[in-house]
Amino acid sequence: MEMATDIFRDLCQKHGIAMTHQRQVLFETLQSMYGHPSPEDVYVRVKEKVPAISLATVYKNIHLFVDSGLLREVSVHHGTLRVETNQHPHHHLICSECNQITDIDQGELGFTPGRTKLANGFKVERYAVDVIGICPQCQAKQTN
Amino acid sequence: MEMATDIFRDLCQKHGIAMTHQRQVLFETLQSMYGHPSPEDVYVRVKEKVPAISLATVYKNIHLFVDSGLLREVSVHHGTLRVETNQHPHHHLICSECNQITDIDQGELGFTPGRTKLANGFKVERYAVDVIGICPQCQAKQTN
DNA sequence: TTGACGGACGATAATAATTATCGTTCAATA
DNA sequence: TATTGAACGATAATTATTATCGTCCGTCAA
Ligand SMILES: [Mn+2]
Ligand SMILES: [Mn+2]
Ligand SMILES: [Zn+2]
Ligand SMILES: [Zn+2]
Repeated sequence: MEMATDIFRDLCQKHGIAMTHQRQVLFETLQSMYGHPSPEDVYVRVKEKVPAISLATVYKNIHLFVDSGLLREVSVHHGTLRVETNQHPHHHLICSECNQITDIDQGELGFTPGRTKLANGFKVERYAVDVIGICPQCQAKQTN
Repeated sequence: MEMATDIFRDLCQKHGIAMTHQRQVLFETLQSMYGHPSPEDVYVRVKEKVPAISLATVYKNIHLFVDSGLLREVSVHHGTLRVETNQHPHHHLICSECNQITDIDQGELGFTPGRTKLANGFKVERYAVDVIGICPQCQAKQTN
Protein backbone atom coordinates (compact mmCIF):
# COMPACT_ATOMS: atom_id res chain seq x y z
CA MET A 1 0.00 0.00 0.00
CA GLU A 2 1.26 3.32 -1.13
CA MET A 3 1.02 6.27 1.21
CA ALA A 4 -0.37 9.70 0.24
CA THR A 5 3.06 11.22 -0.18
CA ASP A 6 4.08 8.60 -2.71
CA ILE A 7 0.86 9.04 -4.66
CA PHE A 8 1.42 12.78 -4.90
CA ARG A 9 5.08 12.22 -5.77
CA ASP A 10 4.02 10.09 -8.72
CA LEU A 11 1.50 12.71 -9.79
CA CYS A 12 4.18 15.39 -9.76
CA GLN A 13 6.54 13.19 -11.74
CA LYS A 14 3.81 12.52 -14.30
CA HIS A 15 3.32 16.25 -14.76
CA GLY A 16 7.01 17.08 -14.74
CA ILE A 17 7.06 19.21 -11.58
CA ALA A 18 9.08 18.84 -8.40
CA MET A 19 7.40 17.48 -5.31
CA THR A 20 7.49 19.59 -2.16
CA HIS A 21 5.71 19.41 1.16
CA GLN A 22 3.92 22.71 0.51
CA ARG A 23 2.65 21.51 -2.86
CA GLN A 24 1.33 18.30 -1.41
CA VAL A 25 -0.57 20.04 1.38
CA LEU A 26 -1.89 22.67 -1.04
CA PHE A 27 -3.14 20.07 -3.48
CA GLU A 28 -4.74 17.87 -0.84
CA THR A 29 -6.36 20.88 0.79
CA LEU A 30 -7.87 21.89 -2.53
CA GLN A 31 -9.26 18.41 -3.05
CA SER A 32 -11.04 18.74 0.28
CA MET A 33 -12.55 22.13 -0.53
CA TYR A 34 -15.87 22.85 -2.19
CA GLY A 35 -16.88 25.37 -4.81
CA HIS A 36 -14.64 28.04 -6.30
CA PRO A 37 -12.26 29.31 -3.64
CA SER A 38 -9.95 32.30 -4.05
CA PRO A 39 -6.19 32.01 -3.43
CA GLU A 40 -6.78 33.78 -0.13
CA ASP A 41 -9.40 31.18 0.87
CA VAL A 42 -6.99 28.40 0.04
CA TYR A 43 -4.17 30.15 1.89
CA VAL A 44 -6.20 30.29 5.11
CA ARG A 45 -6.92 26.57 4.93
CA VAL A 46 -3.37 25.53 4.04
CA LYS A 47 -1.95 27.61 6.89
CA GLU A 48 -3.69 25.32 9.37
CA LYS A 49 -1.36 22.57 8.21
CA VAL A 50 1.72 24.62 7.25
CA PRO A 51 1.62 27.79 9.37
CA ALA A 52 4.79 29.25 7.83
CA ILE A 53 3.55 29.10 4.24
CA SER A 54 3.50 32.34 2.26
CA LEU A 55 0.57 33.63 0.23
CA ALA A 56 3.01 34.08 -2.65
CA THR A 57 3.74 30.36 -2.56
CA VAL A 58 0.02 29.63 -2.80
CA TYR A 59 -0.30 31.87 -5.86
CA LYS A 60 2.83 30.46 -7.48
CA ASN A 61 1.69 26.88 -7.04
CA ILE A 62 -1.91 27.42 -8.07
CA HIS A 63 -0.56 28.81 -11.34
CA LEU A 64 1.88 25.94 -11.62
CA PHE A 65 -0.91 23.42 -11.10
CA VAL A 66 -3.13 25.14 -13.64
CA ASP A 67 -0.36 25.39 -16.21
CA SER A 68 0.57 21.75 -15.84
CA GLY A 69 -3.04 20.59 -16.02
CA LEU A 70 -3.38 19.38 -12.44
CA LEU A 71 -5.99 22.01 -11.67
CA ARG A 72 -8.43 24.20 -13.54
CA GLU A 73 -9.40 27.79 -12.91
CA VAL A 74 -13.03 28.86 -13.11
CA SER A 75 -12.75 31.55 -15.77
CA VAL A 76 -10.18 31.51 -18.55
CA HIS A 77 -11.03 35.08 -19.48
CA HIS A 78 -8.89 38.17 -19.09
CA GLY A 79 -8.37 38.95 -15.44
CA THR A 80 -9.51 42.52 -16.10
CA LEU A 81 -12.79 44.16 -17.02
CA ARG A 82 -13.55 44.02 -20.75
CA VAL A 83 -16.40 45.68 -22.57
CA GLU A 84 -18.35 43.80 -25.21
CA THR A 85 -18.63 45.87 -28.38
CA ASN A 86 -20.42 43.21 -30.45
CA GLN A 87 -24.15 43.77 -29.94
CA HIS A 88 -25.24 40.68 -31.85
CA PRO A 89 -25.91 37.48 -29.86
CA HIS A 90 -22.68 35.52 -30.04
CA HIS A 91 -20.29 33.33 -28.12
CA HIS A 92 -16.52 33.12 -27.67
CA LEU A 93 -13.57 31.06 -28.81
CA ILE A 94 -10.85 31.21 -26.19
CA CYS A 95 -7.35 30.00 -26.94
CA SER A 96 -5.90 28.26 -23.91
CA GLU A 97 -2.41 29.00 -25.22
CA CYS A 98 -2.48 32.76 -25.92
CA ASN A 99 -5.83 33.65 -24.22
CA GLN A 100 -7.05 35.37 -27.38
CA ILE A 101 -10.83 35.83 -27.44
CA THR A 102 -12.67 35.62 -30.76
CA ASP A 103 -16.37 36.09 -31.39
CA ILE A 104 -18.37 33.24 -32.89
CA ASP A 105 -21.97 33.49 -34.06
CA GLN A 106 -24.53 31.27 -32.42
CA GLY A 107 -25.21 29.46 -35.69
CA GLU A 108 -21.60 28.34 -36.07
CA LEU A 109 -21.64 26.57 -32.73
CA GLY A 110 -23.32 23.43 -34.06
CA PHE A 111 -25.90 23.36 -31.28
CA THR A 112 -28.49 25.71 -29.85
CA PRO A 113 -28.61 26.62 -26.19
CA GLY A 114 -32.24 26.49 -25.03
CA ARG A 115 -34.01 29.27 -23.17
CA THR A 116 -36.05 27.31 -20.68
CA LYS A 117 -36.37 27.63 -16.96
CA LEU A 118 -34.08 25.15 -15.23
CA ALA A 119 -35.14 22.47 -12.77
CA ASN A 120 -33.81 24.19 -9.66
CA GLY A 121 -35.80 27.39 -10.24
CA PHE A 122 -32.95 29.37 -11.75
CA LYS A 123 -34.42 31.94 -14.15
CA VAL A 124 -32.42 31.90 -17.37
CA GLU A 125 -31.65 35.20 -19.09
CA ARG A 126 -29.12 34.00 -21.62
CA TYR A 127 -26.40 31.49 -22.34
CA ALA A 128 -22.75 32.37 -22.78
CA VAL A 129 -20.74 29.58 -24.37
CA ASP A 130 -16.96 29.58 -24.25
CA VAL A 131 -15.31 27.22 -26.69
CA ILE A 132 -11.91 26.53 -25.19
CA GLY A 133 -9.13 25.17 -27.35
CA ILE A 134 -6.19 26.12 -29.53
CA CYS A 135 -6.40 28.88 -32.12
CA PRO A 136 -4.98 28.32 -35.62
CA GLN A 137 -1.95 30.54 -34.96
CA CYS A 138 -0.97 28.64 -31.83
CA GLN A 139 -1.53 25.31 -33.60
CA ALA A 140 0.95 26.45 -36.22
CA LYS A 141 3.50 27.37 -33.55
CA GLN A 142 3.12 24.00 -31.83
CA THR A 143 3.82 22.06 -35.03
CA ASN A 144 7.29 23.64 -35.31
CA MET B 1 -34.33 64.66 -38.39
CA GLU B 2 -33.02 64.06 -34.93
CA MET B 3 -29.36 64.71 -34.18
CA ALA B 4 -27.04 62.30 -32.36
CA THR B 5 -27.32 64.18 -29.08
CA ASP B 6 -31.09 63.86 -29.04
CA ILE B 7 -30.91 60.17 -29.86
CA PHE B 8 -28.54 59.57 -26.94
CA ARG B 9 -30.68 61.75 -24.69
CA ASP B 10 -33.69 59.54 -25.43
CA LEU B 11 -31.61 56.43 -24.78
CA CYS B 12 -30.56 57.79 -21.39
CA GLN B 13 -34.12 58.71 -20.52
CA LYS B 14 -35.30 55.23 -21.48
CA HIS B 15 -32.72 53.71 -19.14
CA GLY B 16 -33.28 56.20 -16.34
CA ILE B 17 -29.85 57.80 -16.32
CA ALA B 18 -28.82 61.42 -16.77
CA MET B 19 -27.38 62.54 -20.07
CA THR B 20 -23.94 64.18 -20.04
CA HIS B 21 -21.44 65.05 -22.73
CA GLN B 22 -18.88 62.58 -21.35
CA ARG B 23 -21.42 59.77 -21.40
CA GLN B 24 -22.41 60.48 -24.96
CA VAL B 25 -18.82 60.51 -26.22
CA LEU B 26 -17.98 57.38 -24.22
CA PHE B 27 -20.95 55.51 -25.60
CA GLU B 28 -20.40 56.56 -29.18
CA THR B 29 -16.69 55.75 -28.94
CA LEU B 30 -17.53 52.27 -27.70
CA GLN B 31 -19.89 51.71 -30.59
CA SER B 32 -17.03 52.51 -32.95
CA MET B 33 -14.61 50.10 -31.27
CA TYR B 34 -14.05 46.47 -32.10
CA GLY B 35 -13.53 43.43 -29.90
CA HIS B 36 -13.25 43.48 -26.12
CA PRO B 37 -11.45 46.63 -25.01
CA SER B 38 -10.32 47.34 -21.46
CA PRO B 39 -11.36 50.53 -19.64
CA GLU B 40 -7.85 51.84 -20.28
CA ASP B 41 -8.25 51.19 -24.04
CA VAL B 42 -11.54 53.06 -24.04
CA TYR B 43 -10.05 55.89 -21.99
CA VAL B 44 -7.32 56.47 -24.58
CA ARG B 45 -9.86 56.70 -27.37
CA VAL B 46 -12.31 58.93 -25.49
CA LYS B 47 -9.52 61.32 -24.54
CA GLU B 48 -9.08 62.20 -28.21
CA LYS B 49 -12.53 63.77 -28.08
CA VAL B 50 -12.63 64.90 -24.43
CA PRO B 51 -9.01 65.49 -23.37
CA ALA B 52 -9.94 66.44 -19.80
CA ILE B 53 -11.85 63.24 -19.04
CA SER B 54 -10.74 61.19 -16.06
CA LEU B 55 -10.12 57.45 -16.09
CA ALA B 56 -12.37 57.25 -13.03
CA THR B 57 -15.21 58.68 -15.07
CA VAL B 58 -14.68 56.01 -17.70
CA TYR B 59 -14.85 53.28 -15.06
CA LYS B 60 -17.88 54.83 -13.37
CA ASN B 61 -19.80 55.11 -16.61
CA ILE B 62 -18.89 51.70 -17.98
CA HIS B 63 -20.33 50.25 -14.78
CA LEU B 64 -23.35 52.50 -15.05
CA PHE B 65 -23.96 51.39 -18.63
CA VAL B 66 -23.55 47.74 -17.73
CA ASP B 67 -25.85 48.02 -14.73
CA SER B 68 -28.56 49.79 -16.71
CA GLY B 69 -28.34 47.32 -19.59
CA LEU B 70 -26.90 49.69 -22.19
CA LEU B 71 -23.69 47.68 -22.39
CA ARG B 72 -22.48 44.21 -21.60
CA GLU B 73 -19.18 43.07 -20.12
CA VAL B 74 -17.39 40.06 -21.55
CA SER B 75 -17.16 37.93 -18.42
CA VAL B 76 -19.66 38.04 -15.58
CA HIS B 77 -17.38 35.99 -13.36
CA HIS B 78 -15.65 37.03 -10.17
CA GLY B 79 -12.99 39.59 -10.91
CA THR B 80 -10.45 37.49 -9.03
CA LEU B 81 -8.76 34.16 -9.62
CA ARG B 82 -10.89 31.21 -8.54
CA VAL B 83 -9.87 27.59 -8.39
CA GLU B 84 -12.24 24.90 -9.66
CA THR B 85 -12.57 22.14 -7.08
CA ASN B 86 -15.20 20.13 -8.96
CA GLN B 87 -13.32 17.62 -11.12
CA HIS B 88 -16.41 16.35 -12.93
CA PRO B 89 -17.32 17.90 -16.30
CA HIS B 90 -19.86 20.57 -15.50
CA HIS B 91 -21.01 24.08 -16.31
CA HIS B 92 -22.05 27.13 -14.32
CA LEU B 93 -25.14 29.04 -13.30
CA ILE B 94 -24.23 32.67 -12.73
CA CYS B 95 -26.63 35.03 -11.00
CA SER B 96 -26.47 38.46 -12.63
CA GLU B 97 -27.80 39.95 -9.40
CA CYS B 98 -25.47 38.55 -6.71
CA ASN B 99 -22.78 37.01 -8.96
CA GLN B 100 -23.10 33.68 -7.18
CA ILE B 101 -21.66 30.77 -9.17
CA THR B 102 -23.29 27.35 -8.92
CA ASP B 103 -22.22 24.15 -10.63
CA ILE B 104 -24.60 22.40 -13.02
CA ASP B 105 -24.03 19.00 -14.55
CA GLN B 106 -23.89 18.73 -18.31
CA GLY B 107 -27.03 16.56 -18.37
CA GLU B 108 -29.14 19.21 -16.68
CA LEU B 109 -28.38 21.77 -19.37
CA GLY B 110 -30.98 20.44 -21.80
CA PHE B 111 -28.58 20.38 -24.73
CA THR B 112 -25.20 18.84 -25.45
CA PRO B 113 -22.25 20.88 -26.61
CA GLY B 114 -20.56 19.02 -29.46
CA ARG B 115 -16.85 18.23 -29.61
CA THR B 116 -16.14 18.80 -33.27
CA LYS B 117 -13.49 20.87 -34.97
CA LEU B 118 -14.92 24.24 -35.95
CA ALA B 119 -14.99 25.70 -39.45
CA ASN B 120 -12.23 28.24 -38.94
CA GLY B 121 -9.66 25.67 -37.85
CA PHE B 122 -10.01 26.29 -34.12
CA LYS B 123 -9.17 23.07 -32.28
CA VAL B 124 -11.80 22.46 -29.60
CA GLU B 125 -10.67 21.14 -26.22
CA ARG B 126 -13.86 21.64 -24.27
CA TYR B 127 -16.97 23.75 -23.89
CA ALA B 128 -17.69 25.93 -20.88
CA VAL B 129 -21.30 27.04 -20.70
CA ASP B 130 -22.38 29.88 -18.44
CA VAL B 131 -26.09 30.07 -17.81
CA ILE B 132 -26.70 33.67 -16.84
CA GLY B 133 -29.86 34.62 -15.01
CA ILE B 134 -31.40 35.14 -11.58
CA CYS B 135 -30.91 32.66 -8.76
CA PRO B 136 -33.90 31.56 -6.65
CA GLN B 137 -32.78 33.66 -3.66
CA CYS B 138 -32.55 36.85 -5.70
CA GLN B 139 -35.89 36.10 -7.38
CA ALA B 140 -37.44 35.94 -3.90
CA LYS B 141 -35.89 39.28 -2.95
CA GLN B 142 -37.19 40.93 -6.13
CA THR B 143 -40.77 39.83 -5.47
CA ASN B 144 -40.83 41.82 -2.19
C1' DT C 1 -34.52 82.47 -18.85
C1' DT C 2 -32.92 81.81 -14.34
C1' DG C 3 -31.53 79.98 -9.96
C1' DA C 4 -31.22 76.03 -6.78
C1' DC C 5 -29.86 71.64 -6.10
C1' DG C 6 -28.31 67.05 -6.58
C1' DG C 7 -25.79 64.37 -9.24
C1' DA C 8 -21.58 63.97 -12.25
C1' DC C 9 -16.95 65.31 -13.07
C1' DG C 10 -11.76 65.43 -12.40
C1' DA C 11 -7.88 64.90 -9.38
C1' DT C 12 -5.97 62.03 -6.55
C1' DA C 13 -5.62 59.01 -2.46
C1' DA C 14 -6.65 54.45 -1.00
C1' DT C 15 -7.42 49.65 -1.48
C1' DA C 16 -7.15 44.99 -3.26
C1' DA C 17 -5.14 41.54 -5.98
C1' DT C 18 -1.29 39.86 -7.91
C1' DT C 19 3.55 39.60 -9.15
C1' DA C 20 8.59 40.47 -8.67
C1' DT C 21 12.72 40.37 -5.97
C1' DC C 22 16.02 38.30 -3.22
C1' DG C 23 18.36 35.89 0.41
C1' DT C 24 17.68 31.34 2.57
C1' DT C 25 16.36 26.56 2.58
C1' DC C 26 15.24 22.21 0.57
C1' DA C 27 14.55 18.22 -2.84
C1' DA C 28 16.71 15.58 -6.36
C1' DT C 29 20.31 12.90 -7.68
C1' DA C 30 24.82 11.39 -8.19
C1' DT D 1 26.14 12.63 2.02
C1' DA D 2 27.53 16.76 -0.86
C1' DT D 3 26.13 19.56 -4.65
C1' DT D 4 23.13 22.50 -6.92
C1' DG D 5 19.28 24.56 -8.96
C1' DA D 6 14.77 25.16 -7.85
C1' DA D 7 11.33 26.39 -4.31
C1' DC D 8 10.32 28.87 -0.22
C1' DG D 9 9.13 33.02 2.78
C1' DA D 10 9.30 37.88 3.52
C1' DT D 11 8.28 41.79 1.60
C1' DA D 12 8.48 45.46 -1.95
C1' DA D 13 6.40 46.73 -6.19
C1' DT D 14 2.92 46.89 -9.56
C1' DT D 15 -1.66 46.94 -11.53
C1' DA D 16 -6.43 47.43 -11.57
C1' DT D 17 -10.05 49.36 -9.46
C1' DT D 18 -12.62 52.10 -6.14
C1' DA D 19 -13.35 55.85 -2.73
C1' DT D 20 -13.11 60.62 -1.48
C1' DC D 21 -13.98 65.27 -2.05
C1' DG D 22 -14.27 69.88 -3.80
C1' DT D 23 -16.02 71.92 -8.09
C1' DC D 24 -19.02 72.08 -11.94
C1' DC D 25 -23.00 71.24 -14.79
C1' DG D 26 -27.68 69.35 -16.27
C1' DT D 27 -32.38 69.35 -14.84
C1' DC D 28 -36.40 71.35 -13.56
C1' DA D 29 -39.49 74.43 -11.24
C1' DA D 30 -40.50 79.18 -11.02
MN1 LIG E 1 -17.54 39.17 -27.96
MN1 LIG F 1 -17.54 24.76 -10.92
ZN1 LIG G 1 -3.69 31.09 -29.47
ZN1 LIG H 1 -28.50 35.81 -6.90
